[in-house]
Parts: sequence; C-alpha cells; structure tokens
Amino acid sequence: MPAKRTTVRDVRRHNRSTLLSTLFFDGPLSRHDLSRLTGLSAATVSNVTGELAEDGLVVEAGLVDSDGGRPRVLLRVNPQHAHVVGVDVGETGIRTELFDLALTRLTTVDRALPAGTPDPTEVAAHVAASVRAAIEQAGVAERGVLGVGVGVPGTVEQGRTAVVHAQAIGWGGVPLEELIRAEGITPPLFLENGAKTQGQAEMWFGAGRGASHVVIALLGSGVGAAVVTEGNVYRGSTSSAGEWGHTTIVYGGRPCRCGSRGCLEAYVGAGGVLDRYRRARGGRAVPGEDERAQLEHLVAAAERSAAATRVLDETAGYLGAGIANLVNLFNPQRIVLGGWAGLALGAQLLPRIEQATAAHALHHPYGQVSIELARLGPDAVAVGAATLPVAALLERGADPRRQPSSGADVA
Amino acid sequence: MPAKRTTVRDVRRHNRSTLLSTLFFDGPLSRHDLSRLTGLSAATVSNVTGELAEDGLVVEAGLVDSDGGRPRVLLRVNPQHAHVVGVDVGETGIRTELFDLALTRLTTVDRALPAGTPDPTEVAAHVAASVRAAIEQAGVAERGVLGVGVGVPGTVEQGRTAVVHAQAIGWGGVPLEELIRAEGITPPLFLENGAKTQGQAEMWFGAGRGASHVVIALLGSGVGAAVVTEGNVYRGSTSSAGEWGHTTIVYGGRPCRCGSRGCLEAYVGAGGVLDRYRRARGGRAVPGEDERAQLEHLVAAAERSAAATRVLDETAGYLGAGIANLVNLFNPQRIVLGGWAGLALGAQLLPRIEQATAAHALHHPYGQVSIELARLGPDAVAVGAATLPVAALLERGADPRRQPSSGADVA
DNA sequence: CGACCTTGTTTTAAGTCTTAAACTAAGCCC
DNA sequence: GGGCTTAGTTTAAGACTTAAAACAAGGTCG
Repeated sequence: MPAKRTTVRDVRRHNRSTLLSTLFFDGPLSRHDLSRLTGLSAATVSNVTGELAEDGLVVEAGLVDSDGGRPRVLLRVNPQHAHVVGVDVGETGIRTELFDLALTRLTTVDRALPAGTPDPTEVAAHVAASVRAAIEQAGVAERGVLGVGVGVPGTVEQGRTAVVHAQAIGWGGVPLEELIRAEGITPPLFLENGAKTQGQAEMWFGAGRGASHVVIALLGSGVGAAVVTEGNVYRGSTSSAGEWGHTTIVYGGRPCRCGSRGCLEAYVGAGGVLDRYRRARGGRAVPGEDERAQLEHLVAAAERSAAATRVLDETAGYLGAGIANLVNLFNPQRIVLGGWAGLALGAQLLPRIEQATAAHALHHPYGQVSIELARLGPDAVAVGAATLPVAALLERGADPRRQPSSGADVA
Repeated sequence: MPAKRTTVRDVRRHNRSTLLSTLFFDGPLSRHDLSRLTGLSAATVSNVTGELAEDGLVVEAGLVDSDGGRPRVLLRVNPQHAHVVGVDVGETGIRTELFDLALTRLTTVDRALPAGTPDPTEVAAHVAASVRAAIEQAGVAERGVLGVGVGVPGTVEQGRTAVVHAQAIGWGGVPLEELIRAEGITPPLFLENGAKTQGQAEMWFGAGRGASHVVIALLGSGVGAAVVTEGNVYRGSTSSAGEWGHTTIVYGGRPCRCGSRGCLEAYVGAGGVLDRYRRARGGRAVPGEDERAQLEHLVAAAERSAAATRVLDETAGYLGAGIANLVNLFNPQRIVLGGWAGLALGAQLLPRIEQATAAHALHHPYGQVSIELARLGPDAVAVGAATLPVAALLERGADPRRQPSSGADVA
C-alpha cells in the first residue's frame, strides 16, 4: 500500500486543508491569527488564503481594531459557497435537512415510510424525492449542493460504492448508494451509520467539542456507540465497529433480539428496561402508547413506586458496567450519553450511573474520564450526516466539484 | 495542534521514512522495486537511498540478474548500523535482550527480582545493570545502542518522561524512566506496557503480520489485550486502553482482584479457571507446583475427567463471549490469542472458542474476523520492547543520535 | 564480436512550495 | 507631519519531486 504519495504539491493541499479547517472550526480569524494557530508563516497564510478566497471558499468578515496598528481583516468560510444536505433514514420515516456551508439549517422535509420491513428501492426513491424537495424549498440549484450525507440504520460497508447491512430490518448487503444514485441524485453521496453521524454531530457541535477521545453512547430502542479516537470516528476494518449494544454483560442472561443472550441492549435498551419494569409490576402493561411514553412514565413513577425505583437503579447498574467496559477498553476523555432513552434516563440517573461506572472501571482510566449528557438529542442524525460532505471538503482543502483553478488534484 | 507535514522539508523526511520502512519490512529490494512499491519516482528513490546509504542506514545486499538487462542491486537496512535493547520487566524477574537493527537476538541476560512488592528504585537499578551487562556481553559500545525499550506491567503514561501506574504491584505514578536514567543509562529510553510490546512483537513477526486491525488477546495470570488499529497500537487518551481483563462479562458475578465483580479475568485468567476447577473437584487442590503446571494438568485431565471437561467448556464459553465483545466493538480482521494460559488453552479449545465467539458476536463483524494462536509465546515482551526504538527510527527516517548529514531536524 | 535491445540507475532541467526578510499599508499619538 | 505599532504582501533563496534524457551493464543475434 503506497503510503499516500508525497510530492511537494501535497504540502499545499495539506496546508489548504489546515487553514480551511481552522477557519471553519475556530470562527472568523485574521491572517495573523491563522499564522499563530497553524504555525505556518505569514507569507504562506497570505498566499493560501488568497487562493481560497479566489475559489470563493473564504470571504472577509469585517475588521478589528488593533490598538495602535493596522486593523486586522477577519476571514471566515463562506457560508454561501455551497449547501449540504443531511438525511436521517429511520425505521419509520425520513427526515431531510438542507444547510449552508456553516451548517445553519435552512430547510426541513419530513416523510413517513410505510410500516413494516422497508423495501430498499422504495426507500431510495423516498430519499431522492425528499432531497429534491429540500433543495427546491430552499431555492438552491442542485449544482450548488456540495454533497448529500445519509445516515442509515445498520452497518455501512464503504467500498467503491456504499453497501448497507441491517439485520434488524432485513437488509443484507443493500447497495443503497447505487439505488439512490439511480433515482437521479447527482451530488456526491456519503452514506454512514446513523449512530456514527449522530456521534459526529456531537463532536462538532455538542458535548464532544474539543475532545479527541470520546465515546458517544446512544440508548434508544437499540443501543449503540460511536467511538471517536484521535478526533475521528472509528470504523474498524469493515465499518462495523462500535456495536456496544450487543456486547455480553450478563453471560447467559436475558435473550436479545440479535439471537444471543445477556447483551447490554437486552438490559438497558428501551425494550429491555420496560420489559424488566413490566415484570416488576407483576406483568401489568406499562401505561403509554409507545416506548417513549412508557419510559417517561417509568422515570416519573420513580418518586412513588418502589418497583420503578428498583428497575431504574438496576438499569443504572447495568449501564454503569457497560460504560465501564468502554472506559477500560478505549480509555476516552469523555463519555457522552445520548439517544432518546439515554437522555430520558440520564437526566435522572446520571449520578447513579457515574457511581456504577466507578465501581466497575479501573481507577486509572476512570480518573481520566467525564460522563456527560448529549447536547443535541436524537434529531442530530441529519446534521451529523450533513457534516460528512463538509468534512470531505475540509480534508481536501478544495471543492471537489469545480475543476481546479489552482491546487486541486487533476487525475 | 498544527498537523505535521507543512514545509517542503517534511516531504523528504516522510519519503525517507517510507523507503526505510519498506526496506525494513519487505526485505532486500532493488531501487526499482522500491519505486514500484512506494509510488515514488526512480529519481527520488535513487537520491534518497543514496543519502540513507551515506548515513550508513542502508547497505547493498548483492545483485540479481534481470533477464536481458542490467542486474538489480539489492538494498537492505544495515543490521550493523546500530543495536537495540529490549527489557521485559516481569513481576518475578527481568529479562534483557540485545539485538542488531534487523532484530536478530545477540545476547540474553536474566535477572531475578526479590519476591514481594518490588521497589521502583531497586527495579531501575536492576534494569540498568542488566542493560549494561547485555551491552558488555555483546561487545558493543553504549554509543552504538539506538535505544532501550522497556516493557513493564501496568499502565505507562507517556508524558515528557514516562510514568508507570500498576495497581497490582502497588506502583502509583512511578517515574521509572527518570529512575532508570538516574542509574546512568544514556541511550534513549522507551517505556511501554508489556502486553502492548508483546502485541507489537506479534504484529511485526508473529500472527499479526500483514493485518492492520488486530486485537492481541493475552491470557496469563492476568488478562489483557493489545488493540491495533490502522497498524498502530491503540493507547487511548492516557495510554491505558485495552484493559480487556476487567471488562464486566457476568454482571454481579465472581469477585475480581481489581475489586469489582464479574470481570472477564475472574473467569478466564489462570487463577479464575483453576479456582473454578478446584470447586468442580469438590475443593481438592489441583496438582502442580505453580499455576502453569496446574493449568497443564487441567488441560491434560480433560480426556478422562468430566469435571475438567466441563470447566474447559465453560472457559471456552466465557472466553468466546469476551472475544465477541472485542469483535463487536473493534471489528478487527484478526484476533490473536496469546499469553501462556491463552496458548495452553487455545491449543485444545480453539474450535470451541470460535464457536462460542460466533454465538455471541454479530454476524457481520464475525464474518470478517479470523481467530488465531499467537506465534511467539510470552517471551516476546523483550523483542516487542526492542521494536520501540526501531519504530522510532523508521518513523523519523533518520538516526536521531547523529547530527544530520542531511535531512534530519536541527531544532 | 559488435550492433542492438532491455532493464536499472543517475543526472538534468523544470516547476512547486515554504520561508525569512524586506517592504507596503493602515491606523494611533504627539 | 514624523514616529511608532501592528497587519499583510512581495521578493529572493533554498529544498524537493519529477519527467525526460543520459548513462550503465548485461544479454541476443546476425
């Protein structure tokens, strides 16, 4: 594997990327600030930012007086340079959002999916239609869209074209990227597992900001995790890393829908928690029309019901052990607890969860970690998906759509 | 933190590193081969290898006829350019080995440590003495030693100077690097957790060769893992990642020496296995003078004893669940089972372990992984430690000891 | 045995890139 | 206006890679 061919031109690409990323994440900055932050010389900063401005990627953003000297010109990424679309493909519906390049939301389109096992081609058609709807609603040209990120359930195998494996909904090797492409969507597509896009959103805009080793633990009907190592979402050899929900935590324990026993998901997934609560109530159904309402009922009942308290305490225990496993294996700086069930439980239980984690984790790694609640909520899958094309842009340091005025690749 | 490759000189460093690494791992190669393998132009290969040869890092290694053309000159890393030392600091003794740059072992020095909790200063003195002994035995100048790698029990926090945390032997924040330095060892020191150095050894010379996502699972008295992601040993935010032994696998289960309950180590560590066996025998002690002998007795007894068979089957089950957790979380290409207990058990149980892993892991990641036995045995800690200075050399592409004839850093 | 072919390695000339240093720009203060 | 300070640009030099040409060293074959 030839380690990324290194010619003198790659240096320019790399520096474009560094400067563009710094501007994106650390807001408007003067050329001087950029020089200080990146370690590049003032000459290079001037040269490269000039090129970026020529390409329309960067614009000036006002002046700042510097006491007794020439005022600084602030630069920032041009929010109008392009738009991006993020799609959240859930089991019951599709949410599509359109953003400018600064990831300010401009349009939202919701679409329900028919109940039952979704047909891949049908899903692709719905995705394509809602992407077009979002673009039209925003009054943007399709050519102006940098890329479309799609967060999907299940594992996304990143080959020449992305393929989705989702045992739970009966998708085994669905070539979803090709299917969407076949529906006539022209901008670049970026498919990724929804938990990972949600994790990416927390990293960029939520509780993960500033840290480079983070695990975003997501509790909903299912249980998953997005593992961030050295600032990047960890994928493993075939993109299916982070399947925290199906790690064994009670050997030989409760059966899990994956076919195994004792999985974490069977204990702290919404279904598992509610099932345990139902048993604690002597088999009586939990009030509430769906899992979400039922879980809220459980949390609210904790004040007056010993059974509810016990179930929640046990949940904190299991969850703490599960989190401790993450702490021991990944040694992160931060654990972010999210997902609708995670937020509902965490709001009440966080201290007890921390206590249980401390009891199960080794002292040294536990001493390095803080456990926090997610800031964005489960709706963040779409923004997270929209970050994917932006991340690609920042990494290249150039807009892949236009043939290079300057430093981009030609081959 | 400005990412590295920013000036035009870094390109040279990077290419030196690429070429040197390729020569190191893929044996003697002609300049032509190097050009093909690295994607660098023939001109650059010629230029850079010339420089490397001038620095004494690379030497010619014979000719090879090419049918009908100029014969190729083979190049290889010069094994005589420098020597490296690897030290394995165990709980009962220290093994020190000296290698040439091709990591061929030239000398071995063993030293016992007094029983009981080891005193850090004393250990440092023993390390220094045995390093000196190994150097002297080999008849090498201390200046000729590129570096000394030291594999230690516990977590190594890599700061300005390495600090060791090892709960088990009562080391809390021992500045071992400084202590060894104070004993008058002058070459660069590289401290790392012993499990991680052993994992590195398997990656370079054992069952991990060629793969980039591997978990090396080590079973001995303790249980640990070295996690390799994208070719590098994963450390986490403070180097204590990979504490697989203390992940919870039976919530509320057997007490573990770490103070928690239900840790994997309590079930599949040598002590845990033997304890379960003793109970299965109605409390009678297991024959054998130490854990190693007792475990061998257990494995041998499987043919005739139902109790032994049952204990081993259960062990395979627990271990399979533990390995499945690694598979689900890290999605590796390969799991390497090692450590003295791992090898003793794995020789008999591998099929049953695979079966149990399959039962607990998700289909998709399990389909991507193969489970193999380690090839090197537990003695590999020292070689693994010795790879550390070599890895540093390959990464720099230049010998840090000598002031640059050419492309090395000056600051 | 010498012209010609093949393959490997080195030299040459061109082009890209960063940087230090000199230089220009734009404000304040007296 | 002259000095002073800070921001940003231009210039000249040096480091690198590369394609192409040149050179090296063997074989083949008439």
